Amino acid sequence: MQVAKKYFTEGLIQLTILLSLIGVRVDIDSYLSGYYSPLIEINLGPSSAYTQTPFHNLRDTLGGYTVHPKCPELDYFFASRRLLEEVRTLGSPRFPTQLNAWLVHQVSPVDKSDGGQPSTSSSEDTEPDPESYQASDDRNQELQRSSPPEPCVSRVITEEDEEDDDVVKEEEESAPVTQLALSSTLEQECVLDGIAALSESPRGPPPTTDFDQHWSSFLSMPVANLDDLDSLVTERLSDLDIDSSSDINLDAALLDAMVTSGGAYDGRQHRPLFRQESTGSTRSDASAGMALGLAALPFASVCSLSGGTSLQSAPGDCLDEAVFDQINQLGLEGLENMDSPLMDSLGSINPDILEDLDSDSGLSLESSSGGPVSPGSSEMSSSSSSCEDECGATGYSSEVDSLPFKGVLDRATMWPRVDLSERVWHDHSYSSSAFLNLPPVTLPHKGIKEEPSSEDEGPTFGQRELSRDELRARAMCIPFSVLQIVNMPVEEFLEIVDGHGFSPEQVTLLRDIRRRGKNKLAAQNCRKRKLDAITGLQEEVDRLHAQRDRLLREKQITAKTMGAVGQQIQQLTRDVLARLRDDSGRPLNPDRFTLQCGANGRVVVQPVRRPAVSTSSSNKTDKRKKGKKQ
DNA sequence: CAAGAATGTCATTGC
DNA sequence: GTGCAATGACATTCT
Repeated sequence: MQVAKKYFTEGLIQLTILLSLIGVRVDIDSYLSGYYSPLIEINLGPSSAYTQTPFHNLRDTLGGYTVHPKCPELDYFFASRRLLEEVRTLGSPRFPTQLNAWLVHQVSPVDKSDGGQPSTSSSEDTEPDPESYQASDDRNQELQRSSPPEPCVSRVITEEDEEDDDVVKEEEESAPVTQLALSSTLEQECVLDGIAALSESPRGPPPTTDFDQHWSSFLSMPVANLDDLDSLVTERLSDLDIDSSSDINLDAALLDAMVTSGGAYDGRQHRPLFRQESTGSTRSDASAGMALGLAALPFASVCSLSGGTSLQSAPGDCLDEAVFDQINQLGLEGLENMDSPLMDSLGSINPDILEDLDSDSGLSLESSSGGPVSPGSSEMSSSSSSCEDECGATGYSSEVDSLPFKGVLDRATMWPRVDLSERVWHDHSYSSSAFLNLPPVTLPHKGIKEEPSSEDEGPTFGQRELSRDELRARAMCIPFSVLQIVNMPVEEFLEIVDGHGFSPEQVTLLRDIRRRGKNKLAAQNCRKRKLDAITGLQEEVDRLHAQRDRLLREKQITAKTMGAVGQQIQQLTRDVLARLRDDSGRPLNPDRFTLQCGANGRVVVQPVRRPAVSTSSSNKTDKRKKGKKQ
């Protein structure tokens, strides 16, 4: 077993490092701690979304106990297996994201001395869960017996600040653009220099063979067609032995390609692609497809990674499936324990209380979390002691305490699935990290819950409040938590609603709780998407502004280049014509003649064709006259 | 106490 | 027809 544990631990570390390298957040601790998070922020990127974890999939926890306390190695195995599944569900990595890698290591025997203490290195931000101390002595003993020599889970947080990430991204992104823009500019200036050098040579001494060579190259350009000059300049300059290692258009085209395709080097361009994956939205983004090529690369690497490592987990599929089926069966046993006295107690509910519950208290539901929704911690509360804790020490409102609920508390303790202890605070933040600040399972101190360690740890468990739906559920004696009601699959929900003798009021409440809970998550996702869209659009605006400025600068440089080349051509043309003689032996007038280069390379002196504006107008008038005549 | 942000809830729509 | 995600609109609470 020790070998197996070492194998899985090292495998997890390697996998974590690999995933960290490609920017995937790995939170092993949340898995190893045996909790489940009903609200998982599956991606930390801009389009990350909250998802619900169906409680029937919560496999290795039940009622606060690890499923296989006598085989803790399976925890590691399940953690790695679920981690791989999460990687698969990610689909593709998100690069502009915060990177939190939670590494697991086995504590050396030296650390064993404090093995009994809460050994999370991040204990400063984890407040002790009083309910975790509620575990009975038997349970502690069992855990201690079953646990390997104190495999402590410590967190090694590798945080890569998003700003730093952005800075790096900006550098990577801006560097090629700047370089190219610079090279483009410099090379065009180089062209200008070459032209200037050329312009000096004809004015100098009488024509030489070198001059003729250059001139023949220039003559191949149609003078009248300066629009195509920019495409011909560099080509001809190479013939003129001018140093033009790379031409203007190539750079410009390359720049344009990089700008328009964007995703080739811009990490942000991956986002639309990923957003489509994560949210399923049909948002169309022109750059997404172009970014797909490179986006597929890390994606493929992830796939290959997960695919390769998943082979290791394959042999355990049958095992954990069997265990999970057993868990699912256990989960429904709570309903079997509902008996008629409980149902009879429903009649004793004070209607005033229910009426009060209808007023909007604004209390957040279980997913609100500075106060983590810590369903895991609620699951942690042992079924044998949950009632006293929930109704007494955890500080429920007097309103709830006054409920006739206490009459059925003893009955309630028989329900493993009754979960009424979700942490509900007014934080309204949904940081997934809140779920991680959970105390380790094996905490030896039992009585610590009466003494909150310090006030600066935030709201204590005695100060927590219940959401309206939670209060309603308690008032109606519904043996399910809001989390369970919301997260259970519809088939199971319908089965519970239809087949467990709930009153119509209870059924209505169950449906309302489920609807509200799902809609609340949907609203959170919707708002997050909206903010992401706004952020993405703002970034695109900034990018387009930068692109426009750069293109304007290039345009100015290009115009300057074309003007210089055109002047040079005119000068050369005048020089050539000055050397030619007409039939009478006089120099050709440059204003009346021009040089044309044919396709075969022959240079022909042609009379200048004056703009035939009047001619064309006269043609039109002639046609009109002809038309009238006809 | 007012303003704005954050969040919850309802109604509606489309899949 | 039902379930559900998405979203606008409004209410409530918090800062």
